[in-house]
Amino acid sequence: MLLDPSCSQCDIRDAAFCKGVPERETARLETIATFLDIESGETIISEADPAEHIFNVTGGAVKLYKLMTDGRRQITGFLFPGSFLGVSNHSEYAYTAEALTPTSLCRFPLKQFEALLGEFPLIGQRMVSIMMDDLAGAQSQMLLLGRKTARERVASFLVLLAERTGVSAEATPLLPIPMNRVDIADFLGLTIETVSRTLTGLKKDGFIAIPDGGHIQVLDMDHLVTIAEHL
Amino acid sequence: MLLDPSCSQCDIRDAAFCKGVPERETARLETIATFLDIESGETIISEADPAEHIFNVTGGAVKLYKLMTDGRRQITGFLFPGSFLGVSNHSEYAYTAEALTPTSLCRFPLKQFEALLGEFPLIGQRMVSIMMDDLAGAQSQMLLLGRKTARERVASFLVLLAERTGVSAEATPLLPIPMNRVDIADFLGLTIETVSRTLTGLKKDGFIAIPDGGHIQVLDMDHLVTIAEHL
DNA sequence: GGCGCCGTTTGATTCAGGTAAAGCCCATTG
DNA sequence: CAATGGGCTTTACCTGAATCAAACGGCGCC
Repeated sequence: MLLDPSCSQCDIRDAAFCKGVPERETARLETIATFLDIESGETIISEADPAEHIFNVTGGAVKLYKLMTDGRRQITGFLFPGSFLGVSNHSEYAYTAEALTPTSLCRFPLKQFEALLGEFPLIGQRMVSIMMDDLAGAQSQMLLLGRKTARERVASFLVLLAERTGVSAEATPLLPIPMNRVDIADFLGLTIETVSRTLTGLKKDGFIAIPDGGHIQVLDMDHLVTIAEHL
Repeated sequence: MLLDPSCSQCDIRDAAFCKGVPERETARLETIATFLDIESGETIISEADPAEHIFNVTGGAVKLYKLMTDGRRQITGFLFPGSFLGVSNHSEYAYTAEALTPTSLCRFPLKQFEALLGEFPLIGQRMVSIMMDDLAGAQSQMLLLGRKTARERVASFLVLLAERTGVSAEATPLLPIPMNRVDIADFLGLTIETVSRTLTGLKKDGFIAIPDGGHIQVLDMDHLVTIAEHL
C-alpha cells in the first residue's frame, strides 16, 4: 500500500534520522521518499537480496533475523519507530525484516540517499550517530548471547523492551509484547520452553505479572535490572 | 608514544575510512589527528569512559570486549588495520579496547571529527559505509553466539580470520593467531577447554594443522566453510 | 640441566538448557 | 457447541558444553 503523507507531518520527526534536519532539506528528502504501510507478518526485505533501499520505521514494530539452512534462526533486533532498516555489507541485505504489527515506513533508494549525504552533511551526522547506537546495542546483545544465563537474558529482554517502548518511567509498567514466544526465544538464543519456564520463574518470584500473552507487567523493575546486569 | 607521520604517507589509505578522500580534505583531517603507537596488552579505551575520541587502526590487532561484574567477558570483535574504534552510545564508550599486538592508531577528537563530517560529506559517506559493514558483521556474530554449535563457531572463526587477514585466496593458508585461547573462547561464547577440544577435533579430521600456538594452517577451507555455515 | 611458570591439552563429571511429549486455554468454525 | 488447531506452559528426560581436575609441553632463568 502506498500513501502520500509528508515529512513535515511526520509523527516521529523527533526520533527519526531526519531530526534536526531543516525544512529545506526535508523537502529534498521527500522527493526521493516513498511512504509505505504494510501488514502484520509481511516481509519488508530479505537477507541476501540486492540492497536497493534504506527504510525508516515510522510506526509499528519490525523484527530482523538471519536464518541457517536447517531452519535455525537468530533474531538480531526488534525495531520500533525511529529505527533504521536496510543494513547491508557490500550490496546485499544482511538480514530479513518482517513486520510484527501493521507497520509504516518511509523508503529511500540507497543510491539517491547516499548522494544526499553529500548534499546534506547533517543527515550523515545523524546517520553516524544512529548507527553508533545500533552498534552499541549489537555489542550488548553479543554479551547477552555469549555469556548470560537464561534468567539474565529474559530479564535483559524485559528491561530493553521497557526502555524502547518508553514506559520505563512508570513504577509498574505494563509492557505490550508484540512478538510471540518463538520470536523472543530466537532473539535470546533460547528455546520457547526455556523462555516460558523463565517467565514463570520471574512471575513466581513476584517480579512480573502476565495478565495475558500480549502483555507483561513489570512489578519490580529495579530487581529485574539487577538480574539482567547481574549486580 | 606519539609519532608524527602523515596521512599522505599512511600505509593503509586504501583500507581506511579516509580512502577516496581528496588531498585537500586529508590535509584538514591531519590537523586534528594524533598518531599513536601502543604496546601489546595496553588498553586504548575503557567501557563507560567518556567517549572523547574516535580511532582508526593503522597497524597491529586490537580486541574489543565487554565485562560483567563477576568477570564474565564477551569479546565483541577483533580489529585489524582499517577498522574503526571508539563506538559509543550516548557519550560513553560501549566497550573496552586492548591491543593484541604492538598497534598503531590515528586518533581524532570526537567533537572535531563530527564537525568535519559537516565540512566534508565524503568522510560521512565512508563512515556510514564502514559502520554498515560493522553492523552486518555484528549480526553474523549474533547468529553464531545464539544458534551455532561449538564446532560451527570455531570453524566460523577460522574462516573469518582468513578473510580478515587477507590470506583466504591461498589453497592452504597459514593463519597467524595473535590472540590466545582465552580470547578465542570469549569471542565465541565458549570456554578455553571447548575451543581446545574443538580445534583438536578439526585437526584429527584433517581440516587444519596447528604448527604452534600462534599459527593455524587451514588444509581444507571449503570444508571449513561447509561446517561454519552448516551447508 | 633442572625448576617453576604459563598456556594448552586431555579426561572425568556435572548441569543448564535442549528435546520430546502431554496438557491447557482460548478462538475459530462447521 | 463439539471439534479443530494454534499458542503457551508444564513435566520428564537427555545431551552438549561447562566445570573441575590433572597432566603436558615450551621457555626463561638460575
